[in-house]
Amino acid sequence: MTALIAVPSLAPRALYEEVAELIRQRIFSRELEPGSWIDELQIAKAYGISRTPLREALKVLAAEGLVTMKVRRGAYVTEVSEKDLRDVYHLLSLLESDAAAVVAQTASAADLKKLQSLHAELEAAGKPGKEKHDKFFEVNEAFHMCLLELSQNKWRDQMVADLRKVMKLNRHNSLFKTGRITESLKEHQAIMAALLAKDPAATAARMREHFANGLSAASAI
Amino acid sequence: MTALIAVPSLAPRALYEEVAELIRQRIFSRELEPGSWIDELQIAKAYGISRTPLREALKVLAAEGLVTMKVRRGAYVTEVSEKDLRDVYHLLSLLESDAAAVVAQTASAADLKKLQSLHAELEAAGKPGKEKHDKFFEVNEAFHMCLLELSQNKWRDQMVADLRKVMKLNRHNSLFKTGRITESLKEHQAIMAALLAKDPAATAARMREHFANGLSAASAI
DNA sequence: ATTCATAATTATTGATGCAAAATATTGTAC
DNA sequence: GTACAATATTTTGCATCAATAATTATGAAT
Repeated sequence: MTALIAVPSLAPRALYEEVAELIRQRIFSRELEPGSWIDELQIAKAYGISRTPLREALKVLAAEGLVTMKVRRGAYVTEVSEKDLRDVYHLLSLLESDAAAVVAQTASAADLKKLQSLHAELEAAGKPGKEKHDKFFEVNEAFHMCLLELSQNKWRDQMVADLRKVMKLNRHNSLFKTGRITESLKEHQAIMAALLAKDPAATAARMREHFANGLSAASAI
Repeated sequence: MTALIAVPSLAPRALYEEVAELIRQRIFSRELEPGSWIDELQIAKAYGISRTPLREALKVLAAEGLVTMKVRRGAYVTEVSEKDLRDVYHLLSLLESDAAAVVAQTASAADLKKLQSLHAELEAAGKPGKEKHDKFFEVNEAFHMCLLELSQNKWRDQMVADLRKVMKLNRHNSLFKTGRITESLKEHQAIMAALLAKDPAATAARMREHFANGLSAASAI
């Protein structure tokens, strides 16, 4: 029974937010399997909290699409089908390629430098010798999120973040397939080149290709 | 003190869902103004319910973007700036034009008939003589939502629905400006024609124009 | 008179308890 | 032996209660 330690951080989050994050991690780590029922009493007891903040956390996760609420049946971890995965990829491709085009048009020299720095980190993490896959995925996500932020549309940020969470539910997620690293790096290089050329159409096209390849890698299981 | 009447419908919703819908309507009708604080005790008392389901409803609305939660300060109706409105329009344009292109490619004869029927309803409701604006807006939303559903991507449906809710927060929303009805009808006719021609690129282009015009109408206040 | 500190009030957040509903199990009847 | 019904158990969902944190007001000191 590990009680939650109250961390008085600078930006204090409510308990339900903390709990939501914990459940999120347990879902991503597949400790809570898709389709499985979420036992409120057990989790509340395990975390040493009451059901009230836990239920609020589950509502938040339901809004994100990570869990689905069934009336009088409780919360279940969302199951994503192959079609769901394709649909989510399609939307991510649409949203992120548009964001990339915006950034290609509007980015300042400092912005581009920041992206280049992240891209350099990604290349370092993706070197054939190294086997730090976690680092690669982490920097990859950071690059995509940086691009998003630079496009200056917080509503899109939120949507992409949610979609990426849903994508992580699927076990056949190409972002977690190590074989894609080399290809992915090449695609990122093309995106970076188009960005530096300040060519919106080309940047969007490269980003779309990036996602199309990611999807076909995920589908070819 | 109007207690909520328990309607035993075929798809019974939880109380927090019912409450969320009621608050939504109160926000859209500007009974609850953007920026204003939501008094939990007062609303709970007014609806004759406890604060627990009300708080769960507020969490759902927060996830939709309609209200923003401030730690230890409670819930506030979200204020959308002019930039927010532009950003949301941009995303709606992106998502719906893509959906329209998909439908232009994949729609069956029955699907097109359904859209045509809604379009006919829209024209009837938008006739210069009639002043049934509510009906026009209602059918307009139904047409857009029908198109969405026909594109067969439930994740996009959810996102568009949420974005449209946020859009309704803004008082300068062109969808509520009567002067746009004639123009809007023309644009819908162009969209319908492109759909019947099964031309994805043209359909997407017409939809983008539709949103661009809607935005400029909203901006010109 | 103004500013800072302390206390009190108000409102949010978390816990506990109770009732209703759904499912599972057991018993009986055919 | 199987099927249906009734009961019991499990679990959700709502309400009430307690505690914590923040803001405001009041008082004292400079």
